[in-house]
Amino acid sequence: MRTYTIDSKDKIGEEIELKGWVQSRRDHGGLIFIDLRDHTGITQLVVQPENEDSFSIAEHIRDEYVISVEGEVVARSEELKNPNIPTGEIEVRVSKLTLLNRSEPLPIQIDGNDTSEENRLKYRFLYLRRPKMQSMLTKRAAYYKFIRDFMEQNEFTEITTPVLANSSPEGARDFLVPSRFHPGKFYALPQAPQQFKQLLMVGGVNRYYQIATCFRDEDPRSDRLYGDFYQLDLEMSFVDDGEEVRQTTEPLIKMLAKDFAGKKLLFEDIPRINYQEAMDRYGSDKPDLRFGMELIDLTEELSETEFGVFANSIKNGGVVKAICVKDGANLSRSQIDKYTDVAKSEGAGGLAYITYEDGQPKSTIAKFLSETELTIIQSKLDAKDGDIVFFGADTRLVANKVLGRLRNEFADLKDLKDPNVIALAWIVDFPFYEWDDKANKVDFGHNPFSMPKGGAESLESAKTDEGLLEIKADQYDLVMNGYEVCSGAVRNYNPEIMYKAFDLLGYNKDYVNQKFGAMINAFKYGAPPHAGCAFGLDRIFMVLIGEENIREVVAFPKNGSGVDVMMNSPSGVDTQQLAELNIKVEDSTK
RNA sequence: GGGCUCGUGGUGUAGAUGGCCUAACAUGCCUCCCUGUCACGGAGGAGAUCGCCGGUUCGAAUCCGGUCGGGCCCGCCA
Repeated sequence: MRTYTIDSKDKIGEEIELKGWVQSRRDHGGLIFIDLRDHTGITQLVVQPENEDSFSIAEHIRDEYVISVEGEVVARSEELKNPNIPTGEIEVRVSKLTLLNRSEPLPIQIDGNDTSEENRLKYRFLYLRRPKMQSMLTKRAAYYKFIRDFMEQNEFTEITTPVLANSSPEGARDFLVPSRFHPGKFYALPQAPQQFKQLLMVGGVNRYYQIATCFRDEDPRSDRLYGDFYQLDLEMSFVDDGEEVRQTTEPLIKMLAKDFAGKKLLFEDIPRINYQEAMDRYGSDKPDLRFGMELIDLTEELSETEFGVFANSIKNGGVVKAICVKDGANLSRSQIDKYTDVAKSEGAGGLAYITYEDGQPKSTIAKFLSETELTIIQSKLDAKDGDIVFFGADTRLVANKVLGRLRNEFADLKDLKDPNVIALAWIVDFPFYEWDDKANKVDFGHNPFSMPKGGAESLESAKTDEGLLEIKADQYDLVMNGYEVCSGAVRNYNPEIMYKAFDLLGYNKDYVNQKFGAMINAFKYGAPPHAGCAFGLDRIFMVLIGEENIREVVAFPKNGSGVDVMMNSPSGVDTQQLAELNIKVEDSTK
């Protein structure tokens, strides 16, 4: 007999039972209306004074009380219909009203003013009552089902891997779990099931997947959760080319964008962009391709320039690059100052620009540039009246970074990011090694498990640091509207190449054996070639439903300091517990 | 670890050039009235020493220093 509000439209004349929360009560003295909310929506209840028992209860009901009602679904007459809610054509004439539970006045509003994120987290159980959050939770369940269906259809086998695992030497900080059996030793919660899934390949599993909880103890961002988050982790055996992984998985992501989220794909055929090209054209390895505004290299054209800032940069082996912001000439002085600060925060010395008005370039730097140079700048950037061109003159790395960041800022300013469009791109050919500025040496670019392109030969033929930096990894990221949503690689399954890759950085066999013993050991016994990737499920879901804060797509997230302000974790523990674990802390109350 | 920014009744905001602030508005809350509202309406009422500590001043929500907490970003992280 129990019904949900949305269904009740079709039940005119029927006796139904509804249970839910009181969204609001409108007491007209001799007639009381109650908006009842459940997980499906709102229904108006009418309580009449003739029904004395129910009426006296209704008189004392307050917002967010939990009630149960029985009554008849009646059609509202024309002038009483409410077009603003789905159930506005009916109401329920209450025959029996039961109070199930009371509620104190709420610290946050369900249907009204938004509140600080602190309160949204502290009173998460109330925030979740909001229709937006209810919808988020059910959509998320449908999202998981969609993904599982796809994976099963593509003959992937779901296998769970341990949560109590080993500390991994590369990557993020681990969460450690002390061992009671082995004093002084620790498990670590996995940052990803990376090693386990590779061992599954050695174990003869053909295609593995898992919706895996991953743990990382790193500072969060608005697109990065603290602590635990979810990945669609997968791996395929007998695959030695990343293209096979990309082609197997991209139908899923396209279907999620189109069929699940109802968005438009900017490219039906997902482009492959190599890493260096992405950096040069967009100043980012995760470019948002919903808009153009590409970085234009003017180094060659300005090689003879008299303008000191540009000339210096070029002389020192750097570049001069620029972006053109359409209709940006009307930027105010203070806006430009703001963007100059942004540029400086990315390492730029300043931010030169030229505006175009009445067919003329206008700029404080124009007098340093020759007529020819001004002409070629305007034509290469395709700058028209009303546009503004910003310059980055620095090392290639810094100029790309600065202009890449500005490209994003200006796209926000000019509203160029269409929320109904999904732009996907695979970024490929990441460098196998990268220059580590701090350590002043070459180090692994990403994880050391990737296969260098060209295998052992490419490692052996590289004689210098420069040579090493030329080596590409068969590694790939999927980028979605400027967010990195997937990362994968063809794995290095050959112990000799693994040792060699570490050897070139000065790590000996013992080091590798110690850090990756289980994997290296397993690889000795007939490891098949394999490749895979992992999709960041929270982040993809966030983009698909149009959220910009990843905490809004998770039921119980932690705050920016890694604290669960609702449950009050992390928290101190009994000295008894600590003693069992052989742990001493200086002051557990701190 | 660093930069920026915010902190005012339960909630959301205003007040920021120091005095008119005995802190305003909306919403929520309490009491009463009201038989067609749906952001119901009407009358009345309670509720904040302006995050905390210190300083400047005749006088501080407002200025200064510190501190605590939140958010965004960099570092970090895939």
